[in-house]
Amino acid sequence: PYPSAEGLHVGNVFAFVGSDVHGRFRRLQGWNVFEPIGFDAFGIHSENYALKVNMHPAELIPRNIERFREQLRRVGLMFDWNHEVQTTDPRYYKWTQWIFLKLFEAGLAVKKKAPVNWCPECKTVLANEQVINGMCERHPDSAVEQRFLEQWFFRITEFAERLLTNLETIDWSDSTRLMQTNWIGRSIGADLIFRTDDGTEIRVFTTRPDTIFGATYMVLSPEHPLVEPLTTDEQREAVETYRAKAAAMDIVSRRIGEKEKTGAFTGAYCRNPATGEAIPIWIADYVLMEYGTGAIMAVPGHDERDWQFATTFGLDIRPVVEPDAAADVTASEDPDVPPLFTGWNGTMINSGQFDGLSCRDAVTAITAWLQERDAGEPKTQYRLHDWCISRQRYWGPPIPIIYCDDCGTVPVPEAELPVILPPLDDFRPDESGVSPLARNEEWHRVPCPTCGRDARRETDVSDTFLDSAWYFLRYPSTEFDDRAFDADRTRGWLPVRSYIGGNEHAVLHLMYSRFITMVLHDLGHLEFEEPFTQFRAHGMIVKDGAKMSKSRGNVVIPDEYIAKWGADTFRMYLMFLGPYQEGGDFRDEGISGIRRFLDKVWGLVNAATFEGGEITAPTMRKLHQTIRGVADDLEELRYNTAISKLMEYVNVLRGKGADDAMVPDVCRELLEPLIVMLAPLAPHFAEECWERLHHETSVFEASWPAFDSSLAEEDQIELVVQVNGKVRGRVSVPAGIGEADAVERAVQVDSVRRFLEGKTLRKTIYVENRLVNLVV
RNA sequence: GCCCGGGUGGUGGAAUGGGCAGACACAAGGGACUUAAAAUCCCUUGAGGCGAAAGCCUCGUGCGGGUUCGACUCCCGCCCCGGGCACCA
Repeated sequence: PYPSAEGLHVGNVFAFVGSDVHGRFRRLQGWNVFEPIGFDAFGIHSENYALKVNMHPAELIPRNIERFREQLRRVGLMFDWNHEVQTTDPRYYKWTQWIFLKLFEAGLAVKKKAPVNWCPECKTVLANEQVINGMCERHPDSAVEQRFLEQWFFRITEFAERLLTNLETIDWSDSTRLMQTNWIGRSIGADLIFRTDDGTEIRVFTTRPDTIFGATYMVLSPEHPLVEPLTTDEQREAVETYRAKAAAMDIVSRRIGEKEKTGAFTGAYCRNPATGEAIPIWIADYVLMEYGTGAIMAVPGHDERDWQFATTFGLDIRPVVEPDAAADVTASEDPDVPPLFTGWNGTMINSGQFDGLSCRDAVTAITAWLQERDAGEPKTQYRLHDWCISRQRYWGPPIPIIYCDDCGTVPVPEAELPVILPPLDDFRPDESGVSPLARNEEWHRVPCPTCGRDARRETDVSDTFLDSAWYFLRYPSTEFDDRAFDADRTRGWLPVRSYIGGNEHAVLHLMYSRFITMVLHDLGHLEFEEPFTQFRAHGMIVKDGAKMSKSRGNVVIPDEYIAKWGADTFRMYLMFLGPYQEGGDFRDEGISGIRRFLDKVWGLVNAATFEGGEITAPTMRKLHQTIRGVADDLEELRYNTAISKLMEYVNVLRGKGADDAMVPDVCRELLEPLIVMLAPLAPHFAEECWERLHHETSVFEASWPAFDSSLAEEDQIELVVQVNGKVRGRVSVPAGIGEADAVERAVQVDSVRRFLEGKTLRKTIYVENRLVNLVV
């Protein structure tokens, strides 16, 4: 966790407890479980808070961490505190910097001038993943601006295809995989080349090469490098005006504002490679420089945006696909404007020799035809962008790079790591876009590691997400200072067998971690390339239907509940609220039910008999059904139903709702399995009960109760008897009875016979051990 | 706009390779214990109707259709809530 000043809230506890229950359950099943913990306190959040309270983050954070430790201990989590990690510790961030160097050596960390997201509140750049609706994720009222800055990027896009296809090989929640799939955003299509008469080539990316005969104009992004040379003198003024307007516009209004189409004609033309026609070249801000080639072929008959643009500016619209179903077509209010069809189910028209082909077939045929004529090739495009890791802030690990006028960009030698973040009294960021570290001259100026002449350090620090993109690799190896992670330890404990987290990390932490792991694998440092074999997304705990947040004032603090009800009651209650993987609304109405349940168990334990005690078959059956059901549920993180099964079992032991065959006999043999099954959920309580049952070692030294299927199976089944699908009676029969016998018994049931009188039995349906349906 | 997830009693939620809807809890009501209250224990509790009673019938899983002997579950068309993406060519 990030150790915030507010401490843990209920959502954090919910997440940790769910993970802890699973870990404890696996331990009882005989697994060797390592449940580590650490604190990731670098980053803008800590720094901004420190600025607000006018303290140094280095003083603030130990206090916050101490409070977190205290809270986590109170919850009773099975953490191995001997392997605690702090990303702000130079012993840790030395290796964060080492990972940067590895990427740099591999050519995967590159510095480039690029349009970046600049948050005027944070006064630093943000990764694309940190921009929400054009706003900073930390400052929902602060529109992100576009700035052109020299930044360090990790070339995650090189791994797009692997990050995508590997998703099929790992056992992750579908929701998380889907979010990653969408974020990577693979589009299959073609790069096509359009040429002007004087030989300038303009490349476009399209997913619909089949529609090229309908490309009646072209659009370049306003920032496209060819805009300048292509623009004619007559159009120059209009183009410059438009470009200036687009550049001044903040990202919000450009990206998510009104979708009204604007643009300017460059005066230039290029040839459609399929038809040979000259088509006009426009610029418009609906074409983004960051995606594809920054230029598109516009097919207004079959693309909504092109259609709107063509309609606005009176450009030709030429249909080249005849839709199979008229219903998929959008008509214009203007009868002279041809309708829009963007679907795939259609037949090619107005497309020369390709007329009559289906769209899908035409994609292949036309791409191949254009490729022969040197006018394009198949291409797969991704929406994923390179990961910008530079932050112009103070509170992060310095990027281990030195700039020398003679030697250029020089990595800090490994032996000199870590590059310690120097103390700085005034670490407030300013408008300049330069990190506050530049103000520390003594630190900033260093001799070049290669030639020894005066040189300067990189003053940017790295994104906090780099800290957390490898922390799981560090946990087993915390005592080694001469290596990031020890080979033997890593082989023994990694990849992570079970990772439980929130979907807010789906495209941030979880994507970055996979990327870093892949890189370290490729460079020979790791034997595996996926960090988390199994990932499960837990749900979110909300309050009164809304996300908990300080501004809403609906944050629930766990401490008071733990003080009032005890950690175990609170743990169990959180797990009982609803399906763990869906989350739910936090209310405290039901918590007394958990407390009552534990009190009942306590009563049973204290009344336990240690000698003799006859166990009836139905009670034994309930026990074994519970053992199987609870194990299945805990394995799948269905904590709410696991608890309800334990409650049912306790109700049986207490004789509640029991028939005569289930005489409660609270002997030790019936209680011990219960206590073991309860232990993952209520560890302190189970420990105490275990001792009362005359055990001298921890309940966690015990093992999960053995399940015996022969004891769990019913020998007598109650069959439901339906007439025409309505329940009309039930009959007790031996388990596994055949259809003929079952029907014979069913028709004799009094309550059923009434519905059969005077009717002919037309058909019977038999579902073994469940029901008979008589159709009359 | 596109892609996911969801909509079940007064409440949280069970039950989906189609097969007894409402498990388990909470809340509420009634009763026992108590001088009293708390705690605890027992009973009732989806809606409507028939019956003196045991009991029986009808309706009921967001809305409207459909498939089926049988639909919370599958199909088609909508509505609402939550999340993700968002001019991605």
